[in-house]
This record gives sequence, C-alpha cells and structure tokens, in this order.
Amino acid sequence: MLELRSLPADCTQRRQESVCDGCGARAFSVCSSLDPSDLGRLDAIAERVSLKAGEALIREGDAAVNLFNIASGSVRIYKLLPDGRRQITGFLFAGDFVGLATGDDYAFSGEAIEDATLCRFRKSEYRALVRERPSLEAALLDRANHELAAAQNQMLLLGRKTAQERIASFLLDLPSRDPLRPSAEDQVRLPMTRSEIADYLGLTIETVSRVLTKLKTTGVIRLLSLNELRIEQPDRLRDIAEGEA
Amino acid sequence: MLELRSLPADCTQRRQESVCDGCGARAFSVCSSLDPSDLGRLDAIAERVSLKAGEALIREGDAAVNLFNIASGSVRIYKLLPDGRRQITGFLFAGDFVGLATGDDYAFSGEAIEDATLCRFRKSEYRALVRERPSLEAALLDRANHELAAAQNQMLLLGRKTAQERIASFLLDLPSRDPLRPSAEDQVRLPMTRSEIADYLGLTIETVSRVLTKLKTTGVIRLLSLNELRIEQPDRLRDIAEGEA
DNA sequence: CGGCGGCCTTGATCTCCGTCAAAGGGTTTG
DNA sequence: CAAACCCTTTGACGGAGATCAAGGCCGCCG
Repeated sequence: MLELRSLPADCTQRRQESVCDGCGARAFSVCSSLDPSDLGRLDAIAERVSLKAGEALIREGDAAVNLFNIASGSVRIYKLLPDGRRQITGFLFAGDFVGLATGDDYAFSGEAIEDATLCRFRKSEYRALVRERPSLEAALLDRANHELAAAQNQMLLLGRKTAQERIASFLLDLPSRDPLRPSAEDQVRLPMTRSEIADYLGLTIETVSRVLTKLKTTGVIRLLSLNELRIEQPDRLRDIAEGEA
Repeated sequence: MLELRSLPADCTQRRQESVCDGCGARAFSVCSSLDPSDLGRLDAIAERVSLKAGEALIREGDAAVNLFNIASGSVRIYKLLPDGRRQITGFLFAGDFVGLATGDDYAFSGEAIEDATLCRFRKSEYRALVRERPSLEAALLDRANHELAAAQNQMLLLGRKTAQERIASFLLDLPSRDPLRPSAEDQVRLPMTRSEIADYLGLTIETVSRVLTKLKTTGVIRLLSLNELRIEQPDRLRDIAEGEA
C-alpha cells in the first residue's frame, strides 16, 4: 500500500535529489502515469514549493507561467466579481492538478487553505514533456474529464438544489476528494471555514451555519469540533442531498 | 475563408463516400487536428446521424457506448434531480464534442434543440484512434480545458450572480458559441425556449421573461422575434453582466 | 488570566425570485 | 377559419434565503 511519510519542512530551501521520491501524492496524481525513467524527466523540471495557509499560488489575470501539482494540504480555486462577490469553484487536495483550465492568463485565483506543498512547473517545459509522453497527456485528459463531470454536478447543485440539499451533497462529496486523509468511515474533516463553504455552495455563511445546526438537531450529523463532524445517518443525508427528504 | 455549404438532408440513409468531406463543422472541431491521411481513419469509424428537434442522443445512466461530434444544429446537455428539477449544463453547437466528461455510464442526458446532424463514434474505436494520434488527444485536452474554464464561469454565474446579471452574461456569451451562425454584430439567435434558458441559468421561465422585458423597456436590447434579438447597448449589457450596474 | 480579535451561531427583518394564476400571441389541425 | 395547443407574458402573492444585528466561543498574546 501507500506510504504516507511526511515531507521535510524546508523543502523549498535546498534542492533535493528528487522531489518525486518522497512524494506521498505521487500515486494519486498524473505522475503515476509515467514509468520510472520518465519520472526523472518530470523530476528535473519540478520545483517544490511550500505555502502557508492563506498564501496565493495563482492570481486571476496574471500571465499563466506556472502549473502546479498538489503534494499535500488543500487549495481553494475561486473567481471574483468586480464588487467582491466570490465563487469558489473547487477545493483541491493532494494529487490534484492546478492550471488545466488555463489559457494565456489565469482565469481564476488559487490559495492554500492550510499549509501545503506543491510541485511547480514552468508551463512551457511541462508542455514539451507532455507532447512527447502520450501517457501523460492521456492522464491529463482523464483528469480533465473527471473535473468536467464534477463541474456538471456542481452546476446542478448551484442551479437547482436547496440550501439543505447543497450542504448534504457537500458533506457526502468532500471526504472522497482528499486521498491523503482517508478519515474514519463517515468522518468529515472541514479544513475550510464556513465562509469558504458558503462561497463554494452559493450561500451565505449564516445559512451554512443554520443548516448545519438543523442537521445536527435532527440527528443526521454530529459536530465533533468546528472542523470535524460525523455523519450519523448516511442514508438520510443521501436522501436529503438528492431532494428526496 | 470557411465554406458553409449546407449538408445533404438524407445523410443517414445511405453511407456517403466520406462524411467528413462535406462537413461544415470540420474546421471548428477536433477533426481539424488531423492531417488528411488520418482524417480517413476518422471517417472510417464515423457514422452520420440526423436528429429531429427534441430527439435524444444520450440518456443519463445508459452505458456510454457512443461519442458524438456535432456537425450542425444545437444540443442541450442536462442533469435531472429525482423530482424532475433540471439543470442544463451546456448548449452545444457545431464542432462541439459530446461525451468527454463520461465514464462507463453517461452522467447526463443530451437532446437536439433543433434539427441537428452529428458524427457518431463507438467509444472503443474512438479511443483506439486517439491513442495512436497524439495530435487528436492534444486537441481533445484543449477542448476539455476550454470547457472547464466555461464551467467555472457558469459556476460563478449560478452561485453569485443575480437574475439580471445571469441573463446579460448569457446574451453576451451565446453568439460566440455557435460558429456556423456568425450572425450580424450584436444579433443573438435563441434556438432554445425560455424554459431551457431558465434551466440553464438556474431561474424560472417567468423570471427570464420578466428580465428580458425589463432589458427591452430600458432600451438595452430589442426583441426582433421570440427567438431573435439585438443588443442595442453592448457596453451597458456588459456592465450589467459583471454587476456594475 | 483577562482582554482582544476572529470565527461562528442565533435572531429579526427584508427582498429577490419562485409559485400560482390568468390572459395574450402564434402556429398547427381538422 | 375556428379551435386547440403551446409557449410566453404579466400580475399578485409568498417563502427561502440574504441582510442586518447581537451575542457566544475560543485561541492568542500581553
């Protein structure tokens, strides 16, 4: 199985022999599509970056020079309207690739939710590698397709689901997206704030809070702490998520 | 420039020498990434299909055996909730590829909005061709990335924009997506009904109608007919779309 | 350990848009 | 050409969730 050794804290400082070797996210990411010899090529153009919670890796409108692969931690991707309204379009975790949906300029911003480590690639170098490694390109296409399917689900959620249904769907989806933290069955870790949940689900912070309270008082979930909860009645939560309750 | 010759009406009936040869959508689609010799390969596995308005090409939950390329007409892609609420996740036009975001089963339904012609491929055969034609794979990845960017914009719209802003954004986006009908400047063709617009924008049919009326009475747009309108004040419409008015 | 600041919860009120209802226009059918 | 149908428009009303406003919890730092 997979070895989850923790990464050295100072990995930005001195270039390691191989950033890929100790990477706990390798098995989940597009890197796994490369055989060992090709992995060296990837390794050669990868630069390891550490981010503290809240730091930005991508700013909407900037020239898109870098691509990223998340090695650990979590990242929020969002777009803003001129008056400050924010829509978080995705929470990303270890193994996720950032910068797929990108033209010459970034069309979204990205920031670390919690401390995170990432692999940074120069877009030009990455493209060159992709061009000569069809298996890598196939893996990227695969990933893009999964993201597209997820985006369609999110559109259904944002366009047609009630506040309760959105929260329920969110609680059911979230755990499956964080491979490095396959928490106990029906245990949900919420690394993001209520405000971020709200901006992801197209709600306000108050509504998120109220719905969570209601789910708690009806016994569907139990809040273990602010950022941790247990799903007590998964079936009922699933019914709620699909509008059948 | 591009030649927009109309397609023979009976193209499903008898197999043509080459379905690609007369295809007005070729220049916009992934097919354009293939050189003439490879196009023959694609041609060999393509089957031309004609659909009448309203007919389905994909049904959510069915085994995903076919992929499609739209040659002419328009298609709606949507997802349903158990109680019938519908979210249209995309309107597709000539050159668009249907079935990218697909696993073993279709995760969405697709129907013709107006009479349409499509190229149908068996997924297995298509994959085999893609695997040996990196340029085709690259084109698919490109297209997936564009769709992802569009999906993120739609999430912003659904999660954070008001009804007015949604309609304004929609009217500004739509024309650019239909390459076979590069209508007169600021002229918008609406091949879909109000109900479809509503289900695409996360609104109701009544709200769509009311907002269009308001935009009309304020002089921003002019309704030429039910399915055709002119944008009289593009700058103001753009301001509205971004929440600056 | 006490005060401060950030985040979350809870309550009261408001509002945008959804729901319900009816009437108007266009086109298909007999 | 009338009648039936469908889609759209318009109006009146109501409700889910936003907004406004306190108050509670907790970690942090002096």
